[in-house]
Amino acid sequence: MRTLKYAILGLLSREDMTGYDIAKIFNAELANFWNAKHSQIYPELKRLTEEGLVTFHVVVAGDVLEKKMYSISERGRKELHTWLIKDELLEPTPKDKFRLRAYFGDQMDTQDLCQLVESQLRQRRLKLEFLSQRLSEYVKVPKAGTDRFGDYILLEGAVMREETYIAWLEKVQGYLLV
Amino acid sequence: MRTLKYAILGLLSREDMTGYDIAKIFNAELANFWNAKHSQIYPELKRLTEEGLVTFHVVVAGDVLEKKMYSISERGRKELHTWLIKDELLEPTPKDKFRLRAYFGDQMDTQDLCQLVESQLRQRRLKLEFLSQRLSEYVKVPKAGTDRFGDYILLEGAVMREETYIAWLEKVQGYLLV
DNA sequence: AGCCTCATGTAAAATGTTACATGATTGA
DNA sequence: TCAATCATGTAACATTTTACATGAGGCT
Repeated sequence: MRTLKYAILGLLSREDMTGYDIAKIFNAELANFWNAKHSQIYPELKRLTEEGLVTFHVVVAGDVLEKKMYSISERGRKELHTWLIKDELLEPTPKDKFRLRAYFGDQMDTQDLCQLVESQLRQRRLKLEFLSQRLSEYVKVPKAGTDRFGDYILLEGAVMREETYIAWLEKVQGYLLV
Repeated sequence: MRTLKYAILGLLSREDMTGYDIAKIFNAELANFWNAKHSQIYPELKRLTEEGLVTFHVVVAGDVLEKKMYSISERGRKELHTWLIKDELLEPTPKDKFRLRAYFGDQMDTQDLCQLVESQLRQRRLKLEFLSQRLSEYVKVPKAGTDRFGDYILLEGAVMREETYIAWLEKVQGYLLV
């Protein structure tokens, strides 16, 4: 499957960057639907280079520090495209530890469960606030076919998802309080 | 973290069952928030037995076929409870291949992206129909503190999540059609 | 007889996380 | 000078998936 491969190729299709840059993006915008640690990214970049899907040239920053600036190759762009348009069956629903806990809620006191729900709500409301803030920075929906459009719809999706998770938690809270 | 361990202990806290039964549940109810293949479940059951958290006795079905019927031990129940009430920080957002593809949508023709969205919609509407059907079988919300309550709220959460995913896809579709 | 489901396992490979390791650059 | 960030990598471990392997039971 090698999805990380395509995630990296996709980022490099937008602009040249270093492994460090890629790692940063995985912990920022992309964090809403993909992520990877640098310990996974550097070996993958090496492999992509060997496969001729990306190239790099060394840039010297300051006096000594060498960075590898990666670019996607024509072949890389082609492989990315092939993957992008490939229609796939729905993935299994992702795992969710909190839902798992909630499922076994009858094994704890209602009070304990209430506290867990309360804690989730606090955390998720913060996250939603942050995402909403970012979304509100767009004055209008970017034109389809631009990379800004991708940014926008994914952010919108993340906001909607978070709102729904919160709505569900509130509903559960309601059942517990009665 | 060994979440699989607690998923299994949780199931066994409800009733005794075999590894095969556990695997079936991971592909049914639990599939909305957890899953595992039998190749992961059998070794984990072995380990839990060694750790004294579960026990089993052999049941003979038919003439020869031996099944291992597992039960949770007192210690297992205690460990499960400790894990259940442990409050944790939000996990990183789960990965989503379709969202990743959509994020790089500017690398394909709008038509291709439209088709992917259309395909997702078809699949997710089917899934939602199935989940809604199951939810509608509950005439009322089960009482908190029962295992039926866990079943119910998780199913409700799954329906809400699916509805939101579909609403997002329709929104994206709307942007693309303009 | 043949097919599907029940039932249990192991092996190998892929993927992902945590820890180890090192050193430069930038700004306060 | 000190701390945070930039920058790149490897090693060990944990988790997960896919494939291999076997055989019984139930039904038509």
